[in-house]
Amino acid sequence: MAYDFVTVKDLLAGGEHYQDKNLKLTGWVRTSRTSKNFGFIELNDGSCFKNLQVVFEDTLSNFEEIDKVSIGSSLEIKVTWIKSLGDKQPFELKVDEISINGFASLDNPIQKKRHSFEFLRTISHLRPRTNTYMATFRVRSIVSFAIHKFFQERGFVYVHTPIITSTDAEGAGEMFRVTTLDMNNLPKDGTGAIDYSQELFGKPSFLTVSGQLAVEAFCFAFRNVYTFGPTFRAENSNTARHANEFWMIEPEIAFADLEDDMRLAQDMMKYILNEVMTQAPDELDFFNKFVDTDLLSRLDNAVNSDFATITYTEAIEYLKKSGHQFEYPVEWGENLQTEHERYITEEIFKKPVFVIDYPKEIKAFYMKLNSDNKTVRAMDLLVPGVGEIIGGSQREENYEVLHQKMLATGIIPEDYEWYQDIRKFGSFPHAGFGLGLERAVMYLTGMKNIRDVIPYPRTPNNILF
RNA sequence: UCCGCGAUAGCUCAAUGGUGGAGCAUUCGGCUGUUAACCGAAGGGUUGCAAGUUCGAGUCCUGCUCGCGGAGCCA
Repeated sequence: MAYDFVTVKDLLAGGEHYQDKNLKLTGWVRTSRTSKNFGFIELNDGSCFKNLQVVFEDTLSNFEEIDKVSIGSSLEIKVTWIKSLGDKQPFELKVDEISINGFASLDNPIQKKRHSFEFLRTISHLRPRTNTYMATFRVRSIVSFAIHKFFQERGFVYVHTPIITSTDAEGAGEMFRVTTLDMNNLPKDGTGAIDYSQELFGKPSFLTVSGQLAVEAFCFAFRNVYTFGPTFRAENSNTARHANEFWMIEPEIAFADLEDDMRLAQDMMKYILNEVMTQAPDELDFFNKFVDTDLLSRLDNAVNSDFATITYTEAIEYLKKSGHQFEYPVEWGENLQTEHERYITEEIFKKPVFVIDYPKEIKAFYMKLNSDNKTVRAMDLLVPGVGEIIGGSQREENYEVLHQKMLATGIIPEDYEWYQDIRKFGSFPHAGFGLGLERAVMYLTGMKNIRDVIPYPRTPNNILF
């Protein structure tokens, strides 16, 4: 008899279209329960979050074998779709044949019990088979594609900025060094210093900490552009929201100011929220039930309200007036501490908040100076549960002002000649921001640790796989 | 990197300085509709590593390793 292959996703969506059809399913055992003469297997085939339960009886020729099937085993199941006699579910599958493709060893660490995220991190190669991680990584995929869709629909050009760069200290953090030299036998010059001319590139090179500067040059040609790629920071950060390898999205828009930049950021956030809510409702329900019971109401609230905007100066006033006792003092000119940011977005506004116009001393050299000469056109988007998710600014488009700011902040202008150069040939107002993909996924899922939203996370002391 | 907490069975956790236990998982048996199934039994341990104090250390001291939470750096 011929059996047509069908996915669990299609089967669940297909309804009576499949009535009386002979169907073949393939997938993995999530859990099984058996009695003397029959048993249940919950099969997940990767096509969707939901499992499909099949009932098998001792009429199967290999009932003894299936009765003992282990969690994780891969199966091929031939069934006939029949309309359900009861009213609990619309259909039942009459199992004609089950064959085991690969029997999972009994020491499989994934068992039908709750495991801690800490433990599952030690088995990154197995954890995608669990509900939480299957949901997380499907959301990650949907978010990634939604971001491309958002920008492509608006005519943005996707630019692949380099992963290996020669500019040290792009201003965004410690860098990993890329080298072809023999670390046990480093070539030295006459003075005893390392002879970098013997590097493959003829000089020191590093992994990128941001594609922003490189993509700005393309903004000068294509108007609206974006990068979407891996980013590397060598900081010894030990927090739930920092990783040494992560993915970042950096749009750059032409003839635009900070207000345009914030509008773009808000539109993008709402767009990906909508995409995930429509494409992954089962996953979001799961997160709302088991990971973060406020998730759905928080996401609904974000989609249906305008994000708030306050200046840094106003934020300081809000915090001072709040009467809340902070561990770190609130003072104009100081960086907002994490506790301050969380208080603003979680307690005062209870929704995403843009904080803009920061003191120039605490922000990067390329940000446009305000007319007050004290603050710059910077914006951070703070969201409940995660904190800073986006950092952006209007860029300093004036060649001379940019050059002076580099000198004032200790950046060597010669190292960035090409970056200043683009201002010489037809400069104009432009702006952009960086969105941390993992932080977006954390916000959308309620997952609290960045190590749980990257397939194989790289953090200090952790590069297991 | 700093502060705090922790590391005991495959997993999640108990154990007053005095014979290391439970639940889940695994194995075996029972059970005709379960859905983290249920009931009964069995197996399972160099208590993270090293060195101390003590008649005696999972427990106390010191060092180290790793993990978690918070902070800084930021996305």
